[in-house]
This record gives sequence, structure tokens and C-alpha cells, in this order.
Amino acid sequence: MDFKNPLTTVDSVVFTYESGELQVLLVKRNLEPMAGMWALPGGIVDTDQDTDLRATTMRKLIEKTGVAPSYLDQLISVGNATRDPRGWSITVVYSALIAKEACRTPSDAVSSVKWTPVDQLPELAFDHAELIDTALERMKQRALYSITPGYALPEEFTLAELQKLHETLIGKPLQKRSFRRRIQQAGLLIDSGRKRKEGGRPATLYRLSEASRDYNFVRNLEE
Amino acid sequence: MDFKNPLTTVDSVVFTYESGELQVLLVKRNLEPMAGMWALPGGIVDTDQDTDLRATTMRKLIEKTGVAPSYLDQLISVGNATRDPRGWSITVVYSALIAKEACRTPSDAVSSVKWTPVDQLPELAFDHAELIDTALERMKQRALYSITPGYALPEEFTLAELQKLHETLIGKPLQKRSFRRRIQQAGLLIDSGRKRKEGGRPATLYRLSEASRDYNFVRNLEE
DNA sequence: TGAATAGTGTCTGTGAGACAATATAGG
DNA sequence: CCTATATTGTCTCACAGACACTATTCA
Repeated sequence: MDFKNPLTTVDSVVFTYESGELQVLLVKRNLEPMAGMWALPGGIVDTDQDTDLRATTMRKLIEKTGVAPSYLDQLISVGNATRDPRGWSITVVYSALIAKEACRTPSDAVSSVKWTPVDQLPELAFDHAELIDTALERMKQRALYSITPGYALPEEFTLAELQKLHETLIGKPLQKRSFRRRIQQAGLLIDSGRKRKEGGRPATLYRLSEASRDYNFVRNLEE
Repeated sequence: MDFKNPLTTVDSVVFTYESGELQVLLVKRNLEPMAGMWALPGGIVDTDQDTDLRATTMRKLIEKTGVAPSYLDQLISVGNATRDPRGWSITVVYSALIAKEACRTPSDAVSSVKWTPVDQLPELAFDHAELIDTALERMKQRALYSITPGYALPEEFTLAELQKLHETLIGKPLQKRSFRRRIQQAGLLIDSGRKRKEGGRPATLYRLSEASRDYNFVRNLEE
């Protein structure tokens, strides 16, 4: 009964949305294997410090971004004989959302952490490119039946911004009326009272209500 | 760099549907800790034999049921310091569906494997009761927007049986018309040509099409 | 024919898609 | 007033809910 226990790690696909594009957080690996390559932020459980897998993930992310992500959700676990050259390994992958401005922005000088547009990813270590694909696919589905992608936005945002984000995820334009109607009916946003001026009529600034974290519409937007 | 690597296992919540009730497959533990208690079928990765986590899970299930489950899907991974008395451990949990008649039925004489109605579970080892809850909740959601629960039925089944299963999962009666309309429109079932007589007008026997494995309705049934 | 179960017709209500119309800001 | 952006009005259509009705079997 003494099998080789596969090495188990956690990794996070952290998304943010800035200047019209979806970005993902990457770190440069220090250690072998694949030292010097870009990879997802992650690491191994510290059994003395972490109470559970989520704590491990959160701890690693705080090290990289300076703050706790506003949305963190387990995505999938991948374990096989080929993903790590050292042999059988398992990763528990989380998907996270965070407002870019909330982060201690990784400086471009210290180039071991960076945000990268999802359509301009460098070559990545292990199976991390696939993991990002999976996370994107899941997030796209979410955009069809919830407004949780909004956790990638700053604390306050306009409906146009939220819609733009959803359009980016889904990959096609949405009807303004449909998008707003369902959000309003479900009461998912809180009017901050403030407005943002930008060329035309000022837009109302909203915050996500706590309800929006778990709310799923019964009817999807069309794909 | 030499942390204690948590013990990683896989476990499966295997459902079937028989005589109007949802049942789950349990096995009696041989080994400590918690020897003699009922638990989910599972085990540890055999790095020499298994290509990936799904293979590990499938192998363990074949040992217990005699056949590969017709539906197998990763549910969640749980890892923390408290779920196993030996210390930090992780389980990757799969959710599976299988027709009971397809299984090499665990004999009640050899009482180390048994099917149990989900509302009559014995005390279970570790956090396995919670894991079953999570799997049930997921399966209930599935029943609202897909017909994948049908993989818990025999190869051929009637629409009434499929609807009964969904009603059991959702916990409330469904409109016959709505249930049938959406399935028919999506073309998810294949008419076997056969009928089953049972007191009244014979019911058409259907099989699941391959499409039904991945098909999601855009609109949920009401919860 | 009557009971039992299978399957259909059809009306209503809800909410998404489409797109036009109106509102509010700065030149 | 003109341009730009935000917000609303409103028509249509697809589809779920409700429930009555017809169909097919056996006794």
C-alpha cells in the first residue's frame, strides 16, 4: 500500500478587465522544471499554515497581487502522467476575478509578474495554456446566465462597461435592452448615486450587490 | 522545498435510479482509519497504471460495479486539514451515473458494497456525507437544464420514467407538456421502436442520443 | 364500456431580441 | 442646435406553465 503519491499543487487563472480587454495574471518561474517560463500563479499546500485548498490559493494570490481577489471559485482539477516532466502530478485550478486597480500592480521593471491580454499569451509552462482556455470557457458560460464577471471590474462601474465585458467574454454584441432589463429585474446592482461623464450623457455608476455573487438567471442570453 | 505533500485520493458519488428512488453506491472500508464504516468508492492513484485522474476513478468503479459508468464527471476537489484524522488530505470527487441493471449487482451476502437510497444513508466516513450532498445539488441543477440524469436509467426507458427521475431530483412535480416539448424540440431522444405496456396505453421506449450528453437548454425549468 | 396510462392542443405569461425613441451632457 | 452617450418604450417571438383533451391498451 505504499504507492508514489503524485505531487499536488494549486494554480489560479486570475482575470481582470482593462481598456476593453480581458487579461490574465502570469508569473515567471524561478525553479526547475521550466524555470524562466511564464506560468499561472500557484504553489503547493503548506500543511502547517493553510486550513484548506482555498486558503492555499488565496495566500498565493495575495503574495502576487497584494490583495484578496473579489471572486474565487474552484474550476477543475487536472492530474495525469504527462503534464509535468517529473511525472504524475495533480493541480487543483481556481478561477479568480479582481479589479486591476485594486492590485499592487506588478511593475514592469520587476518582470516576474505581469498581466497579459488573453489573446496575446506567451508560451506557457506545463498545461497552463489549456487551463486558461478552460477557465475562459467557464467564464463565458457564466456571462450568459449571471453577472459574476463584474467582479473583474472596479468597485464602481457603468452598465456600458459591464455589458462590454460580457460581450468580450461571449464574443458577440448583446442587446442593450435585454442586458439591462434582466439585471434590473433581479435587482443585482446598487446605484452608487454617482455618475461618470464621458462625452455624452453621464452614466450611472453601480456596485455589485452581494446577491449578484450567487444569482443565476433562469434564462440564458443567446450564445 | 520539502513540504509534506498531502495524501491525494479520488472518490466517486455514483447514482442510480430504481423503483422511484435515487440510490448511491457505498463500500465498506477495510482499512484504518474508519475501518468498517461505509464510504464512497475511491482510492489512490496508481501512477504505474493510471494515465489520468479519470482513469483512476473509472478503474475503481469498474472494480465495484463490473462495468464503466455511462456518465462520469468531475464534481469538486476538497482538501483541508480536518477531513482525515491522519492530517491534511485532498480528494478529487467525481459524480457518476449508471443503470443499476447494468451492474454486477453487489450481492447482499457479500456486504462490502451496496446501493442505498439517498434519504436513508448510514453514517459515513470522513466528509463523504457532505460530498454526496454536493453531488445531489449539482445533479438537481442539471435536471433543470439538461437530461443527463437519464444516464442513471436503463438503456431504454419511457418519458414518464425520465420525468419521474427529474421530479425526484428537483423535488417537485413537473408539467408533462413542458418536459416533453423541450426534449422533443432538441431531438435528444431516439425512439427505440419498442413500447412498454403497463396497465394503460403502451409507452414508447427511448434511448439517449449522444447529443444529450452535452446538450443544455437555454431556459431552465422552474425550480 | 370503463379504468389506466400515454400523448397532444392550446391558451397564457414571461422575458429575450430588435430597434426606435427619448434624455442629458458638452460644444 | 449638433454630437455623443445613456436610458427607456414597445413590438415580436420563443418557450415554460397550466390544464383539458384525445389515444391506446386491458379487463
